[in-house]
Amino acid sequence: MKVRTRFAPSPTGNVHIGNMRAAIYNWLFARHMGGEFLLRVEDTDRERSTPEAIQTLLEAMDWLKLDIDGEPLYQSTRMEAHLEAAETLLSKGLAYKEDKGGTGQGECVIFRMPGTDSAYVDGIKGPLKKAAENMQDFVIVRSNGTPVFHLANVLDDIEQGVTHVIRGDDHVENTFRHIALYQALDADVPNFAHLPMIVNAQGKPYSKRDGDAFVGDFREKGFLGDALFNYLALLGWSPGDDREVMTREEMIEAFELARCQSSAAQVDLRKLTWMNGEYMLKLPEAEFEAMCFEAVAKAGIEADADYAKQVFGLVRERVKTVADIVPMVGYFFTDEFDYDEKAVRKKLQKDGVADVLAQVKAIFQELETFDEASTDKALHDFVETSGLGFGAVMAPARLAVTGIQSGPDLFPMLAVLGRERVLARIDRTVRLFLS
RNA sequence: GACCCCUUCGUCUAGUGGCCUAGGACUCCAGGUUUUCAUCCUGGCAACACGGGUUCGAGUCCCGUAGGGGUCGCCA
Repeated sequence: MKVRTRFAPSPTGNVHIGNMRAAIYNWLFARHMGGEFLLRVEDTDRERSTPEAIQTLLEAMDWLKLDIDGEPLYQSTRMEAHLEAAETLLSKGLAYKEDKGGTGQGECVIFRMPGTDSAYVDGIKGPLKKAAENMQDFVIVRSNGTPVFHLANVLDDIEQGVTHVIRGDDHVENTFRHIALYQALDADVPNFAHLPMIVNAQGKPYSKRDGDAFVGDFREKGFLGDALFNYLALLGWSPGDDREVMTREEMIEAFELARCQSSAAQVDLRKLTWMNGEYMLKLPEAEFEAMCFEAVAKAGIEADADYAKQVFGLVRERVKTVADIVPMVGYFFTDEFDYDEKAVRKKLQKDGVADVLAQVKAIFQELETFDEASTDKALHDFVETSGLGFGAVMAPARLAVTGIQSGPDLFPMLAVLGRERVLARIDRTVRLFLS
């Protein structure tokens, strides 16, 4: 039988990172087995399940490149079928009506647990069992006539032909109920596998207050979908060898439920950041440039395309996340950049620096052509003839031109900035701090 | 509280009785390369929760303890 997995989120406007990891594992498993990955939108909560919320969900999946097979099933369209099944259960004596707990809310439909011990083999956690006396009957249709999660979920999984239910740890107790429901419904019981939870930096369950709990947070922080996918895939699973940065194909090929961890995993933003950097480096140049243009435009910077492309090339290897781009290239696009005050005091406001900058300026002015090779040679010659150290020349030059101490290699950067800007910036620096 | 689950470096993990004086990755530290920073290279710090068994031999199997987590809704 063809393997079928599904992702069954309830669209709330935010996609929790733990849910998304479950989606990734379902996708990976389905692809590994040559099966299908389905989407079911559990939108029975009409309050929260707005079109915008559904859009957010779809966008998140798209961003992570989780392609689905077939059309999404919207649970809200299945209410009649759910209720019908409840009637059948009722007529077979497998469920009964009662005003549960005498709450006065009216009669609801309650599923009768079979009264036998239950056991199943979890794809991740191994053999699990539960004694009959620890399982109680449960509500499947509310007194207001709407189906409860358990009923709807199981019925829809049957409808969609789901063979493997891969979901969060928090559902293990439900599994015994669900198995009983499948049996009462005369349906094949699917395989179940339960993923451990993801916890925050304090080792506690991720709550909304932690921040970084939703997929959108990671996107905003400048992470790449592919990097987050890879990171999340490795959070609780490993291929068994030392590979970490892997292509989709490699992950699909290596993925096995049996190799999934059964203990909770903590998100480490530093490792994610490192991995993201690896993915940034692998980006095709055009894609990287497009990303830069977008970031820069969003920051309100107007950039000449040719010049900007050269600038982006300069920072290409240093950018770890999309969010790094703007702070890293800012000074290329304005002559009114700020200075690192501490560096100014330490490297600029010293005896002789004014003279050094004056000479550097003069050298640059006299250069026939102003490019990487010529500036490189000129400054190295100057260092040699003047007897000054490299640092004593390069550091003030860099500060004068960019305002900060770190950045791309000096000479290629000078070439990109161009003689005019470089000279003007040296003048400005001298005017501000050395006169 | 009841039931269930989990426990290897700070973090993610490898490890399925001898190949483990426990390997890799991130982070951190030191050294090297470099005009700076980053990269890169080399090296280093750092873990089998604890206690009992079983066994010639246990991170690996069993029991217990401790700690952590999940579930106990007419939420999903």
